[in-house]
Amino acid sequence: MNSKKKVSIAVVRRLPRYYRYLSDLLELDITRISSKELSARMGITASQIRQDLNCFGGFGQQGYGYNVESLFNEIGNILGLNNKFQMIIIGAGHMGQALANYSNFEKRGYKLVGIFDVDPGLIGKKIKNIEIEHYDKLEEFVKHHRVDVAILSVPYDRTRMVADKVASLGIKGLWNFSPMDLKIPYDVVIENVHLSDSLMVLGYRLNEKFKCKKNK
Amino acid sequence: MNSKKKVSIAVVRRLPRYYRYLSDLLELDITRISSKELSARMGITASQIRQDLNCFGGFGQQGYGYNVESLFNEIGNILGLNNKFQMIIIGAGHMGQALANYSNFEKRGYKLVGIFDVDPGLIGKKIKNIEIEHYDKLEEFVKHHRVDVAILSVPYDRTRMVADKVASLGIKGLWNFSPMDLKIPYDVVIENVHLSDSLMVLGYRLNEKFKCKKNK
DNA sequence: TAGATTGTTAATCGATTAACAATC
DNA sequence: TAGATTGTTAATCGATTAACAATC
Repeated sequence: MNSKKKVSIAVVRRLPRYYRYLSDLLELDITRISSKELSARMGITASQIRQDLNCFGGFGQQGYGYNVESLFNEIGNILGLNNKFQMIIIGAGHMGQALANYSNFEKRGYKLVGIFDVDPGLIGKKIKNIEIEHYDKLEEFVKHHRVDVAILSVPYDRTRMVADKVASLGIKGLWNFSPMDLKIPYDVVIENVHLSDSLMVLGYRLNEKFKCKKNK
Repeated sequence: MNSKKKVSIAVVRRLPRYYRYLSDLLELDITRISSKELSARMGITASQIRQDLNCFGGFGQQGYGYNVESLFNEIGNILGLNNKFQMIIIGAGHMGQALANYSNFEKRGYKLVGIFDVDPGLIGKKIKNIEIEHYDKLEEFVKHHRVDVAILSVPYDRTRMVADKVASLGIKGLWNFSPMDLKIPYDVVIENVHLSDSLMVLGYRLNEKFKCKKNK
């Protein structure tokens, strides 16, 4: 059932993965699937699948398995894809612009409503029909628009300041692309995308797997 | 000591974080730190820090703690930041270009040596002094250059094909930006950056934290 | 030396897996 | 009904935390 006790973050981080596999199954016109079949596809145990899903409800049926479409929808709901979080991007450098052009926000429950930067060369430029505004206008903007989430793609040394500002304006979610762990004295949900961490881990794993030292 | 037994991935994924905090300490001209002090800064237990580090060696000194600079260097070594992995980008769309412009590859042990795409409008364009080449030229390119790692930033429906191609050419590392779990019949290390998964988890956590339902 | 702090072993906690009664 | 497969409890495994002897 629903809110018995807190679902562990490990489980939550697997949800998008289930969602993707179910989406694939839908594409393949597969209407039902057992935890066993799904486990074979995903390379995890059937036990784990059943345990994970049962954190949120009994979506299956004994002797039958799970209806793909309905499970897909359930997980979508759990992930809040039907939400319409209003989102802004702060920092319209290469990464900020790439994210602005990212087309799947809507499908994930987000709507891009503003882009901010400090570079005069960028102000006024339109991406996805949204004009880049000066960072100075952020506070004014937030007064007139609901903003739920901010994407942080500013240079390293501005991150802390911008994050504090954003949080102080009451924005509740931060998608942080800076290689920095934010500590914020407000009640904010922070999701980090530490690209360079990921790259370093890749390096470690490569060295580990192919121990026979490369010539540098 | 070194290769007693396999270090768990959980530990490895914390290494870049240690590395960042040590880098900060260096900036602050702090020369020594105890696991206790570091634990306070990082918000993890001192036990965990000592356990983690001791997977790789005894870097500390009883009664003293750890020398910041030397620990920083040790972790850098473990993460292979002194490697010179040669890397290519496949898919020079918004994300691919943003990554090409990412400046910290060198510091992480990587060197960008090629960019490939299929869009005629992009071929010949230079980013960071590297000319975008047609994807058809990839095979030829790999014959003449060592390529250790490929960044995959191609559209969803091309991912599988490109990944197989890349792996068949003997490229050993994949940094995958597609929202897809790759299964490859070769010996390849894959590090996934599932941005949209991260965004969905952010949505979940926001809903969870601020249960008082938003008006959609 | 006395105090501090590590490296490491032991205890605890949480997450994953196995097992099986319930039931479609 | 018989077979299949869930939901859920119990067992196992691994990761985190605590404790402390070793030692700088």
